[in-house]
Amino acid sequence: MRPKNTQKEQAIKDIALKIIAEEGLENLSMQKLAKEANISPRTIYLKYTDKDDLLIKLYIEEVIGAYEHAILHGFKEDLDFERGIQLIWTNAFAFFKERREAFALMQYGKSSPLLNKSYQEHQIEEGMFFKPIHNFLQFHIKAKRIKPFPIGVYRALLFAPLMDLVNEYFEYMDRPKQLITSKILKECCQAVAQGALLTTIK
Amino acid sequence: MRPKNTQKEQAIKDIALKIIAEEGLENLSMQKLAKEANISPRTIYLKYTDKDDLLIKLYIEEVIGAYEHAILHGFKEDLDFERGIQLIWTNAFAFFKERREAFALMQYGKSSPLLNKSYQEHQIEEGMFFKPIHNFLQFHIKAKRIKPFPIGVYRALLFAPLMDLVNEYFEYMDRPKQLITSKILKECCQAVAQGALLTTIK
DNA sequence: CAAAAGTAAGTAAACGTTTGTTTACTTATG
DNA sequence: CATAAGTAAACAAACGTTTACTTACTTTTG
Repeated sequence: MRPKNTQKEQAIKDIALKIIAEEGLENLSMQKLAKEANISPRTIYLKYTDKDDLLIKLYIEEVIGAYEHAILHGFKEDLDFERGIQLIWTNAFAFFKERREAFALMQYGKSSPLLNKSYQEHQIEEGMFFKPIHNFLQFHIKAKRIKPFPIGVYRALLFAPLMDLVNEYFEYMDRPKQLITSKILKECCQAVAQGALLTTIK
Repeated sequence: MRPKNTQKEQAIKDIALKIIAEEGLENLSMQKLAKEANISPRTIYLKYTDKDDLLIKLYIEEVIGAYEHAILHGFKEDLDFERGIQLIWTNAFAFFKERREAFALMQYGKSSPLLNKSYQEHQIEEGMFFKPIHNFLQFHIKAKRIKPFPIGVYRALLFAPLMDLVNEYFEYMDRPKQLITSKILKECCQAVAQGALLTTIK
C-alpha cells in the first residue's frame, strides 16, 4: 500500500486557511485550493467528504480546538480573578499573533451560518471545553468578588474586547506605529476585569 | 419614459439581506436573488454595476449608515459618561433587535476582506462619522474621569461586548427563556463603563 | 531475497450545474 | 412614439464533484 503523504494533508489545511484569510471564505473554491496546493482536486476528497466537511473540520479542529487548548495553558481554577483573566488574555493574544489565518476563520465563525451551527454542535459534543473558566468564574461569583452574571454574558464582557483588539493589532501591523502594544493590552485587560468587580478599591 | 418600480429596488435589498442572514454571504448568488425577488437578473444590474457593488452598497448604506444614524439618536457630546454610553447601548440594541438581517451582514464586515476594505474607505471618505463619540470620550479623558486610551481601543472596550450580547440575544430568541434581558443589558453597560473609569467609587 | 501481486494514494480530465453577466427583445408610461 | 424599465434566454467561465487511470509502496510468493 502506498503511504499517504502527510505534507499534502498539511498543505490542504494551510493553503485553505491562507485563501480564506486573504480572499475570504466566499472566494475559497476546491479547484483553486487544489491548484495552489499543487495537488489534484480528488486528493482533497480522500480526506474530506465534501467542501462543507473541509470547512467544518478546518474551523473546529484547526481553529477552535487549537484556540481552546492554547488559552488554557497554565490556567488553574483557583487563580486570583485579575491574574486568571490576564493569563487567558496573554495566551489568546500570543496564539492569534502567530496564527493570523486562524484568527480570520475564527471571525467567520460569528458570520457564517454553517460554521456557527457546527460550533454549537461542537460545544454540545465536547461538553463545554471551557469548564475550567466556567468554574473559575463561578468561584469568584460565590466569593462575591465579581458580579453574578451568567457565563455567556461574561464571555461577552471579558473576551469580546480582546478579539476586537487582536483585529486592531493586525490592522496596525502594516502601519508605521503599532497601537496595540503589550502595555495597552495589559491595561485593557485590567479595565475589563475592573468592570466585573463587585466592589472596587483604588 | 417608463417610471422605475421602487418596490423592486427595495425587494432587491431586502431579499439580499435575508439570504445573507439565513444562508450566509457565501451562498448569495445573483440568480438566486433575482428568482426570490421575482425579477430578472438584468434588473439588479440596472441599479448595481456588479455583485461586489451590490454587496458594498448594502453593507455601507443599509447597514453601516443606518447603524451610525441610529446609535447617535439623542446623543450629545457633553453627556455624563455613564449616561452617554448607556444611550448608545440602548440605541444600538434597539436598532439590531428590529433588524436582525442588518446585524448578520454587520458581522460579515469583520470577516469578509471585501466588506472590511470598503469599511476602511468609508471611514476615510466620511471623515469619521463617530466624531461626536470621539469628542465625548476625549472630553472625559481630559476631565480625568476615564483612562487615557486611544479611541480605537475604546471602541473595543465599550462596544465589542454589546455586539456579542446582541448575537447572544438572537441565539436565545428560539429558546424558552431569554438570557439577554434589558436588565442584564443595563448592568453589562454599567460594568463596561465602570472598567473605563480612572477612579471608582462604590 | 528479488519479482510479482495487491492496494490505497494520487492524478488528469471531464461531468453536469451554477455562477456572474450580457444580448436581444418587450413593456409601460410621459 | 420615444425611451428607460424590465424580461427571458443565453453566454463563457468557474463551480463542486466524479470517473478512469497511474503511481508508489507493502506484502506475498516462488
